Order: sequence, then C-alpha cells, then structure tokens
Amino acid sequence: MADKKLILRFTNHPGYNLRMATNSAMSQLTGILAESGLRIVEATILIVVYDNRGCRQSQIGKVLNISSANMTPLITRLEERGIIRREAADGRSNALHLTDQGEKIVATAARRMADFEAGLIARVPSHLRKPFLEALRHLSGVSE
Amino acid sequence: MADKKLILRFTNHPGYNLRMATNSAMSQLTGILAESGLRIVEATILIVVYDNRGCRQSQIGKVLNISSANMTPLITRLEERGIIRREAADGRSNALHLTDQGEKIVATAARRMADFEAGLIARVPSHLRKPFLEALRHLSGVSE
DNA sequence: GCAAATAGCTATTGAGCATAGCAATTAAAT
DNA sequence: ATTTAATTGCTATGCTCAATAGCTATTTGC
Repeated sequence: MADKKLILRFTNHPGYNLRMATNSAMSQLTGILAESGLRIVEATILIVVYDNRGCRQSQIGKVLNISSANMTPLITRLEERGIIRREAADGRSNALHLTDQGEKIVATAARRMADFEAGLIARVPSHLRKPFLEALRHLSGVSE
Repeated sequence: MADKKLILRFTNHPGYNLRMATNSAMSQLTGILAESGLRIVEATILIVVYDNRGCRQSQIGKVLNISSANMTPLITRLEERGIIRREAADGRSNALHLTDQGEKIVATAARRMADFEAGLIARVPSHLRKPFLEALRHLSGVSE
C-alpha cells in the first residue's frame, strides 16, 4: 500500500491542471523577480506605473483587482524603498511616478518578466499556442 | 488622466492570463466547496483518500505537493471534524480512512467538484478544448 | 448646501505555502 | 550487529496575498 501508486482522478481536469500550471509558473516567476528585490504584485504594479506615468493608485487597484485597503501598504512599501513617488493629484487621489532608481529597477524587472513569459509559452508546443491563449482569455475574463 | 484607460501590457501574456484564469476559477470553486464545509485543499485530499483507501499521509503530500509540515494540521482538522480517521500503519506512518460521515461529505463534494470542472471547460469554445488541455498539461508538468 | 460617491488609510483576519528544527521509527551500509 | 541515513510526522513560526470592517477627507451631483 505504502508504495502503490495513487489513483489521481484530477489529472485530466482543467481546473486542477490550471492550478498546477499556475503554481509552477508563479513560483518560478517569484524566484526570477526576487533578483530584482520585487514580489509579483509589486512588479506588476510598477510596470503599470511605468507604462502609465502619473496614473492614480485607485486606477491600478481597479485594473489589477487589488482593493484600496491592500494597495495602501503595497505602495507605501515601494515608496519607502525609494522606487515610487506619491504625488497628491487632488485632495484624495495619489498620482504615482517612478523615481530615477525606480526607473532602472522596473526596466530590469520588466525585461526579466518578458523573458519569463517567453520561456513559459516556449514550453507549449507551437501549434498549441494560439488556441491555448485564446482559451485562456475565455477563462480569465479578459475577452469578455 | 484619472479617467484615461490604462495601458496593460500583460493582457496577452500567458503567465498573466494563467494567473487571472486560476484566480477566477478557484474563487468560484471555493464558494462551491464551502457548501460542503470544505476548502479546496481539504476536498482535494479527501477525494484522494476516497479513491485510495488506507493510503499514507505522506503519499498524499507527495502527489499533491503539500509538505508534511502543512499536512499535519490539515489532517488533524479533518480528523477533529470526524471526516477522516488516522490509523497507525507502522511506527511512523498514518494510513488514512474516511469515516461514515466522511464518506457522505466527500461523495457530495466530489460531485460538486465534477460539476464545477464541467462548467469550467464549458466556458471554453469546444474546438479549443483539446489543445487547451494538452497545452495545460505541458505547463503543469503532468505530462512530463 | 447637502447627500452620495470616491480615495485612501488602519487594523485585523484567514488561507496557503515555506522553513527550521525536533522526535521517533525504519532501512541501509559496513 | 551496530552505526548511519532516510522517512514520517510533528511543532512553531513567518511570509504573501486577499478580504473585511471601519474610519477620515475630499469631491461631485442634485
């Protein structure tokens, strides 16, 4: 019994494989971004700021599905580390900008992230890539 | 600025979509399994026990990638709730069995989970399903 | 002017996962 | 047979991420 192989009914289920694939990919990405001293959420936020200078903290929360309560400590930490700068846009909004140091860090992190994405899709046989991405979009809600 | 749409470079990246898709699917599944009073990990463990009566705690940890340190409180909690029963197999191994009550709970949870998986794949257009699952297996490491 | 919505903040919680270290038992090596 | 190594399970602890409740201040719409 102790050495018999277990029956795993999940192995063909989409949800289970989705979870496994994400776990594997995300732990890999965590390691890659650690070289930039960033966590996945942090890098994701920073790249949005990089592509949208002066955008509002609340806007980022909306597109990335992060509540304002969780945004606050994230941005605070990035500010304390001198990567990002909050700038009062009106009395209640913060416009976000990268510091000079932040620019460099994000440029590197973005390159690493792009390499990761390329490596990820490379693991899928080329003829499956297009249908795979299209199917994913149906499940992630991006296409809706 | 505050109302301009943000540029999101991730929307076509496999890793990002993978994460989004998993988030959406897993929070749905969390809700479904809550009706059985179970969390996803718990239901997954229980179904493995259901299909492999008397299997070892350590075996489950291996196939599901759960460390023994994390298995302990999980199994303890299921035992305290009268769903599972630990049985010393040798001096260091626990063989796991479902209680009568556990049988019923797991049967229901397994049905709910199967329904969820069916609903999930139904969201993918039928012609994309096969390549999607095959691609997923490449990323989840199941096919390796 | 006043009510409602928006934006951000604090504090706290829970799930999930990882690590370090410990004790006991079993298996392997000489 | 005795020592060594590997395994099984356990406690304790910490981290990340997400969720919630409740708060203040500001802005907007009627």
